[in-house]
Amino acid sequence: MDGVHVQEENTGLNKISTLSPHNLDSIEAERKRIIAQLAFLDTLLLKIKKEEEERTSLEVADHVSSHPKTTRSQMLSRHGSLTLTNGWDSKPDTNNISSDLFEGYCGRQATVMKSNIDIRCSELREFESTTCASMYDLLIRSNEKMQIERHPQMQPVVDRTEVSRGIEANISKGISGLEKLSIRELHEVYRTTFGLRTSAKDKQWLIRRISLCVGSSCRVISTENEIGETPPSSPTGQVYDEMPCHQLDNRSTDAMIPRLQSLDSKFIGRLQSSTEAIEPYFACSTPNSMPEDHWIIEQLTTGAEIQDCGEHGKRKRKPTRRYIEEVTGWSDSRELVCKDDSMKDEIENFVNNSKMHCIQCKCVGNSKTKLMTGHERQHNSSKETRKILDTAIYSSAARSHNEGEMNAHPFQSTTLNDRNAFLVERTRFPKKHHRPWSVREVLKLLEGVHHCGVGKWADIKRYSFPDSVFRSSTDLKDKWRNLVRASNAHLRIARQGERHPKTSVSPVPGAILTKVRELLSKQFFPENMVSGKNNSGRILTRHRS
DNA sequence: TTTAGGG
DNA sequence: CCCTAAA
Repeated sequence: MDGVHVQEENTGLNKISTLSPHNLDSIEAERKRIIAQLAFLDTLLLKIKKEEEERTSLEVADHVSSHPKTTRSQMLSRHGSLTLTNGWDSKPDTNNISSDLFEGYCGRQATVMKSNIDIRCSELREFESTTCASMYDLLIRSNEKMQIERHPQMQPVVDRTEVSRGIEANISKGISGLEKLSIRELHEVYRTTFGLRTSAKDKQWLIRRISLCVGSSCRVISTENEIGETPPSSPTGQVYDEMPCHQLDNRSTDAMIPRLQSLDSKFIGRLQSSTEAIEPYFACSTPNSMPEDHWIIEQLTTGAEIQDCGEHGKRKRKPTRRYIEEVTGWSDSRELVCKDDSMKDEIENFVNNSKMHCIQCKCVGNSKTKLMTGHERQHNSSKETRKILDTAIYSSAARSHNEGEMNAHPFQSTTLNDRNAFLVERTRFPKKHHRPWSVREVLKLLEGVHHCGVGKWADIKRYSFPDSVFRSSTDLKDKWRNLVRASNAHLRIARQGERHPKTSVSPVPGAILTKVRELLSKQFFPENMVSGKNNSGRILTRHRS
């Protein structure tokens, strides 16, 4: 509460009303932050209750853990609730992929889950007793003493009846509470706070973002968003839709799910049986004491990435500049001003040669304004980008008008009212956020390759990732290349009996690598495919050999 | 427009 | 993931 001196006596309320606007601002900011954290705490408390229920029900289930009637959806929902994952807990039943694989391990899963729940419950209780109480208390005081209206959209989240714990308030205590959380739990906090999922692995970054409760840079859209996820909601059912960036990708992509279900059983069967064939390798490459198949399920249910996992399946990658760029927005920009049409060539030269993208421009010829924002960039294919790059000119009159605010509103539209002066501004797009591939996605990719053939990336994109903003055909190609590399490395390891020191341990499930090799065999290449007719248009089927 | 391959 | 030559 720096800069704000709230008196603890009962005169505090009067003092507040005399504070300067600046102080009120900081109070307001503080208040918002606390409310956001409260939202998380609400969720957490709910989860604790839920998990205790799960636990008691699992005690029964444990005795009949191998009972065939334990359905996969039950297991999924239990699993989802206990791990605080960014996974599919909201829609477990629509994901029928690898269901065979799943059924076999329900028993073991139940045992593991039970112990996990025990651990999780005690962690949460501890968190609740320390951090929660202090933050609730702080909220009471900030609300009651300052008498500032709550943010309307947040209101349903803050249940005053829940706010009943009276412990000395201390913000820093709250932050240190965040420090204690795992990355996964921080993801949950992030999701609750901003209404967005994130895959960021930088703990400090997450803590900073959450504690500041700043929504200025909310381009963190997790891969999982595309998997038909319902909008994140608070425990009270209130949907967090105040973030403008929600508009980026909130249309339902449920259409994709049926495609996954169409993954033919033969394929799944092979995936399953091939698992055992290369067990020795995975005995050392999968997390300790976790059978590979179990591990796959873990990945499937948590939506975790399969690449760059080190020991114990945790990612070791250190934060990159991308996270920083995400916070700071555009990485850099250049501009060029000219006085008349004669410099048009120079402008175009500038536009075409600087290795940046234009984000705002005015076409002089037809005076058509085209405005591109960071969000549009996610949607736009490179073709549109390039079109814009060709004529990136807009009025400098508008610029001089907005001179001071240029940085504050870099995307503001301008009008062409001075035809004799032009400004060209090129700004590099921020890099895409790193989005690790989930096993689910890899399976979709494999299905696509199986269906369309190796190298038909555009087709595969249309077939397997039709609505995914984040996986372009080039991304698919890149991922496939990595899978092939992993597959080759895997073969070498198997042959030599021990892995090359330089070769990183690939945590990619062996079943997937086996499938990659199968697809690599020439029968899955386009030249060996023959086109067939189908309602859905261009469908390639395999030659029979 | 799409693919392949280097960075 | 980005960038680009080449098809």
